[in-house]
Amino acid sequence: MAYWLFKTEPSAFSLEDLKSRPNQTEHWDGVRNYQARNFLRDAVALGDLVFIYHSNIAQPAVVGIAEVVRAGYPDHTALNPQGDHFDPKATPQNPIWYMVDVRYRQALATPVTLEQIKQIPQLSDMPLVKRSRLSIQPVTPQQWETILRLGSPVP
DNA sequence: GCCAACGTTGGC
DNA sequence: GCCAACGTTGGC
Repeated sequence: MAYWLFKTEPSAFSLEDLKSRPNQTEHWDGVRNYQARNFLRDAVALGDLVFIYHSNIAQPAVVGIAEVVRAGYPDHTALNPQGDHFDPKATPQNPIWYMVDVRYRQALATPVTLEQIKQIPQLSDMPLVKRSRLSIQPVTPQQWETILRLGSPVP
């Protein structure tokens, strides 16, 4: 089983939005970057766990955990000319873009902010810290453990 | 809202 | 295939 980090702007789609969906499940659509697409298409697998990260806000942070409940399949929103994620080059035969389905698992007791993450030496290799704009990122088991611990303080 | 970093596009 | 122009992301 692998670990991932998915970025989202909470003004568009937040962890709370995921939690309130039917079955607490939603398509992770709209990824329009090839490196991120490759992860979704080829690597993100059923049962993998995902940190949900809120970006573009005052305190960007890892806020919760979701589970992959369907592996990569064509992102049909690329075919909808009325939608925000339309790509005129995508066709049913060559969908170009892919998505997965994720289900809400839990919110972290304490969100782990980017500011915190940047201060932890063993997290310095994360794409997040290297200021990559990559919206789908692999997370190592060690990084997962470290962030989980920070987000689940012992009372 | 600014702007640096990054990714994509398209002319040559 | 290079690279300048342009568009987007996302921290601040």
